[in-house]
Amino acid sequence: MNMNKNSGQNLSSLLLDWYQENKRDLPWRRSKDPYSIWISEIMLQQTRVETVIPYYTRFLQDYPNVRALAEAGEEEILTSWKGLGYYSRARNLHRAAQMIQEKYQGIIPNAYEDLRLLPGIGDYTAGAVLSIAFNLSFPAVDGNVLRVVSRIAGWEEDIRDAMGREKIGHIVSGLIPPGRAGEFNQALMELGAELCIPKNPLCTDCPIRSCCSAMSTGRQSCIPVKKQAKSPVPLEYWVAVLRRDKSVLMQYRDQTALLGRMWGFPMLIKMLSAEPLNEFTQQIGLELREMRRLGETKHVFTHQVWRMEAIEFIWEETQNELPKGLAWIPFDKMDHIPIPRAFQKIIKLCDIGV
DNA sequence: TACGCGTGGCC
DNA sequence: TGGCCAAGCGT
Repeated sequence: MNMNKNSGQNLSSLLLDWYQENKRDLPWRRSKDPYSIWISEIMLQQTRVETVIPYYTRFLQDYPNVRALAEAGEEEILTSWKGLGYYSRARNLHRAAQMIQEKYQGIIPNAYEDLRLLPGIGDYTAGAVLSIAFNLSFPAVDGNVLRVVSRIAGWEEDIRDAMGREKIGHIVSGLIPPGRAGEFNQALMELGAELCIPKNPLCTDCPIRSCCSAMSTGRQSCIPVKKQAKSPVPLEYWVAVLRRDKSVLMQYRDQTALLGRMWGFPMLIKMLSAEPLNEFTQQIGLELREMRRLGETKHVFTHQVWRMEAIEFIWEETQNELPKGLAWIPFDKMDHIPIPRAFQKIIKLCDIGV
């Protein structure tokens, strides 16, 4: 990048001034507590600010410090996390809290190497916690920063590869004003979130447009360069709905499955199985007699699209015990177990519990 | 390195 | 509508 020291200082102070005037009032910005900052950074991974806010507020009430989180049960934490997605984040948070409790007496470490050893903390999150919570001079290169800095620098290589990230991180390191790492990193991210957005960036309002290579060459729409994402694989499922009194039959999903170790409904992939009644009878271990179509719903993941056709089964009592992983869940307990959004859609579609 | 991993909003 | 995108990490 062609940027001398003066222009770098100019850029940094222009950006910091803009940030002071325009930063959003977000819950985690009202705290300097490293625990709160850490929780917010994990929740914000690949997740929009507006989505995170209610989860963040509730989570900090339920688990106000490292000890509370470390001592909680995983299922309870997942229940608090349900609907937010990327559930390994919640499990990693739990494990990391236990490690911090044991190894550091509940105090969040402020060394890069120590943070990086905690599950769920990668290069970005370590930099974010160190700079925002401890004001240490580390870069925090997220998607916003990749976009902002690649535009400033006119960087037209793929930003996803390690080379690109390293280059951007190096540029950011050189721009951090002494003693203001937290503000500066947040200012870069805020600019990326509010003005230097992916499509149709608001360059006329940008405080650092005079330093921007993409602006000067009119190539804002070409930068950053990204490989095209693969489109999700479509999958079609039957979903079994069985009711008994004020409860419904649910399935604790296998560890290795998508949405593993959370609760869903028995499912069969359509593919070649033409007889859901027979196949569900085997899977569920109850005598199924009739089926009634309840409706269809769709759920989109990053890499899969599920089309789910819900079928209600009329069934008969047998002596058989339910197969492992299946359980009758009372309607009033459904709020207290981790049920991901895909299956909440089934509950809503079928008016289960109403 | 490339892929698996959730969800919701936007156009 | 469907594809794109969002404060990434683990493997």
